[in-house]
Amino acid sequence: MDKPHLEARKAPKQARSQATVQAILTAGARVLAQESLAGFNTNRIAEVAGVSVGSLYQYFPNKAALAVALIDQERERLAVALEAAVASVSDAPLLEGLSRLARLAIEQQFQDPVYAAALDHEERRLPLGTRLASSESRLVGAILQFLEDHRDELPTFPDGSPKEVARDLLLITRVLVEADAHGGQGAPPSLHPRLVRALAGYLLAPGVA
Amino acid sequence: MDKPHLEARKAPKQARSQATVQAILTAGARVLAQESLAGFNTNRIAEVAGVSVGSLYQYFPNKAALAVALIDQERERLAVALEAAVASVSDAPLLEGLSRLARLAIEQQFQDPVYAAALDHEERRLPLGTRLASSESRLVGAILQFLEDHRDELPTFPDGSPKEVARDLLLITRVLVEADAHGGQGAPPSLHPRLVRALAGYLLAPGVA
DNA sequence: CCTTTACGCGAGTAATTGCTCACATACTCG
DNA sequence: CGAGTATGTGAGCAATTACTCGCGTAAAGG
Repeated sequence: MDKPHLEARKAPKQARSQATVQAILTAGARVLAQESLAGFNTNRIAEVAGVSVGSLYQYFPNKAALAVALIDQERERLAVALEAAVASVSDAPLLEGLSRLARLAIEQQFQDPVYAAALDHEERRLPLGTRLASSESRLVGAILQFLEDHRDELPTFPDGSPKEVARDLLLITRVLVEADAHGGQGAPPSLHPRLVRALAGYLLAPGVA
Repeated sequence: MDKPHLEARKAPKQARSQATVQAILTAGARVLAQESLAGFNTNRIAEVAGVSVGSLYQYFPNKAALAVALIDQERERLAVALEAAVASVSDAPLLEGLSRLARLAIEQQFQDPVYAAALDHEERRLPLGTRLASSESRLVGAILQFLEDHRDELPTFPDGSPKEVARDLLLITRVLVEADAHGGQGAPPSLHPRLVRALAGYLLAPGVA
């Protein structure tokens, strides 16, 4: 029953070592973005970061911990952006709000599709259990806030708790965007309307209550 | 520019060798179902199949080809089931049809969640390009047939071709079901209504046209 | 200074694993 | 039977890769 520690091993105290940690994280992101999971091994990452593997293992107990750190970092970025977007559309009508949130999701994913896909892939593979509950639930929380802000335009949900609904919206957004990002270069023009349709449809579904 | 061959290397001619191939496929499925991708290596699979690695490589040029064979087999099963289900609801009202298709999807995934998830995972990872277009497009085809059968209950789609719509429906079904399968043991009662809501909502979305 | 602690190094280890190859055995058919 | 072909074997090679450890160097601070 040995659980692998996913936390950082040691906190860097001097400025020098903080730079090292940062270099490692940046290198990890660079490698993932350019070679996806193919080049994602600790030796390579250390090389790209310009440090030795030993240094890497001084701050990350294992490879998984580094992956988790990258995932956390990215989820953080996303959560901040989403929370801001939700706040900015709190007074807009529901449909316009959804449209803008959809736009945001598409932009985020297409900004670096390979990196985003690789992180998603790792996230599924890792023994995260409740680990990323924090970052994921922050995203869910933002969506819940959005639903709250537009409660007057929404029917009550007979099936599924609000939390389930919020999670469903996130999942739907992720697949649809990721599927289109996987193939071509840019986002096809039909993506945004299809996504809005999926989200709005789920929320406003007629005759299914 | 070396492309890895994913096709079978050699067709078994005698009954004996056909049994070997079958044993390998079965073993692959068993291993994936029980240990997920952790135990999915050719040595282990050969051992479970009761044959030598050499025999395995006589019929599969590489590990990826074996994975593709398993994926194809499973997609085939799914396509057959889906086509039958679509045919059986061709005269039912749209909502009831969707409800039954959703039920089918849930049953299929929960029949062996680990196996299904592992295959999905591999499918994303492999350099499939147009490879699984055949099995995937057969699923898309079945959905298109369903849409055709219920055209009178559907609005026209301004955004996205019917093929895109069909693919979206498949993707949405996959994530929602898989997300709930990943965690607990059985399907939560809220899954089916949520899934129907998502699908029906997408198809009938009001005010987004 | 000099001791102590933090930081960094990178060759090397151990484990895993995809895959080959030289050889053995079974089957087919004239 | 016997020659040719199909099938089966499994030790072991080669490559990859997560991770350690003994030993340096830089900073801290007394």
